[in-house]
Amino acid sequence: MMPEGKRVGCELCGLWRMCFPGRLANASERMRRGLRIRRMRIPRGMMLYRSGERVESLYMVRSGCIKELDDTGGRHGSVINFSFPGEMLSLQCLGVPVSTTTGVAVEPSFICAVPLGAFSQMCATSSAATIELTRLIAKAGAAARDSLTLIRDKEAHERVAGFLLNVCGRLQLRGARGRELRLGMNRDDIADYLGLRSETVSRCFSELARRQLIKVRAKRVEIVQIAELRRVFHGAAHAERRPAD
Amino acid sequence: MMPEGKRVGCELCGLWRMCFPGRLANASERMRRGLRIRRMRIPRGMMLYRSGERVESLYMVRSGCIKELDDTGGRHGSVINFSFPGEMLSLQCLGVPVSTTTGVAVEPSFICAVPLGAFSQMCATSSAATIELTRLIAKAGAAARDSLTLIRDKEAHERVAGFLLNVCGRLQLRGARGRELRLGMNRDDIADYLGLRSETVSRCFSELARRQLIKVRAKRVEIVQIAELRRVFHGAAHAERRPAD
DNA sequence: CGTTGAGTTGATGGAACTCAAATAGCGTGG
DNA sequence: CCACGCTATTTGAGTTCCATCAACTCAACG
Repeated sequence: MMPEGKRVGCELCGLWRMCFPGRLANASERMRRGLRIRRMRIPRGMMLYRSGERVESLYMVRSGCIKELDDTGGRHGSVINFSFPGEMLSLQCLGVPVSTTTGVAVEPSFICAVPLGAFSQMCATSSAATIELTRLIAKAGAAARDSLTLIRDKEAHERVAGFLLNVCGRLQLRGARGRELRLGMNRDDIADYLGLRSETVSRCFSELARRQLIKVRAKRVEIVQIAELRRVFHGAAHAERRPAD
Repeated sequence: MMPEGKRVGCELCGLWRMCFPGRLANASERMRRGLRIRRMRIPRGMMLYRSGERVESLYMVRSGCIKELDDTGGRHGSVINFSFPGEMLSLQCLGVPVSTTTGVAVEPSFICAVPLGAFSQMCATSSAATIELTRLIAKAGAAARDSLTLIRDKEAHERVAGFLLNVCGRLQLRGARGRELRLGMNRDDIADYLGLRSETVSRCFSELARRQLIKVRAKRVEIVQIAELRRVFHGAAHAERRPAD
């Protein structure tokens, strides 16, 4: 299986506007500062970075999908987050010497790696970089809060609906065309992330499909009635069918 | 009801070493920079700041307890975090113009408020301040991850045990003497935070007390066998009593 | 065509929620 | 100081939701 995206230069990359260094300086300026961005191909299952190891780079996903694992977990879940194209990983590593999470590709992916040293140097000289960084960290914090409330306060159907809406929204931020999602991860990873079991995720998918809100074909999920899906997410009863609203 | 702490100057404050500005500059230097710290008395139930409003200050708890509420919640939980003496709130507000959470005192509290403007000015001139800030934000991120896994991957008994251990650890970081916790918040707030119902929290307390791991008297909880409590937290079976191990 | 692994579906039990009642704290006022 | 009333907390009984275990389907692949 090949990843969706192709290896292109940053200037041609559809993520250009989203790409962190791209917002700060153009290619020639980056060169001048010695900010060498590495592009890497990550096969499925490969670790991008490991918990306990020193993190020497910030990573950005160009294509594919990376899952962030928490290694403290015992019997249950360990997936903290999924990162989709245009999103960053390992932001939390800025404050601590070693990573507390592990990054693993759930499908073949292409990654940009920015050396942390050159990066923080850039932040030291450019206040714009610092501001941008702060903004990104704040956004990551807000996302973490969202996933906390999604998992803590919602029941299984709502979590699955929320997950689909979340992924859909994030992909559309990067100009994904339609309502059809390619979920790179398998059911176990989704269940892990949502604090459920894969059987439950599967049942929720089937139920939503039965109600015609989505169409499911393996890893491809099409959102048919996004408004109704949002109602499920916000706690509408399971089989509620009102005559006219 | 009066809060535990007394209003003292920062220099006499037991939190001096923990207090963020305290780590950066002494009192006279703060004055020179115009970094005027306000001290406020917050009665129980009062909002320190509101979701949707512009945040003009960073807050630190000197005594009492502040809960951070998420207003998006529907029927269920909204408590994102509790802040105990020596801890900061509203860190996430640095990147965004308006707060997305509401801070409410769960008991009468004393607060230090640092004006955000002067604060960021200080960060702009002092790289030590920026580093310290980054460290604090990273710590907040780690704490958020911990509470996510606590709530998602553990069952009720383990969550309650983890909560007690977490609070105990945080209070002891600030030199709390014994194993006796004064929980300022009520059972509903704890349940809300842990993604449970107050009845379940109560049952877990009772069960842990029955097993002699803790003693419960209303809002006072004494940790009797912290090692055993840690085992519960890490997933030891409920009534597991091994003959010899 | 058999194998393999992911995904789906069914049956059952357990953990936590819900509703309801009893009890304990705590402040107030006699 | 004690009785009172209010609220927070605890306890009990029944129900629901999801996990668990197991069987089955389906597609990919040699």
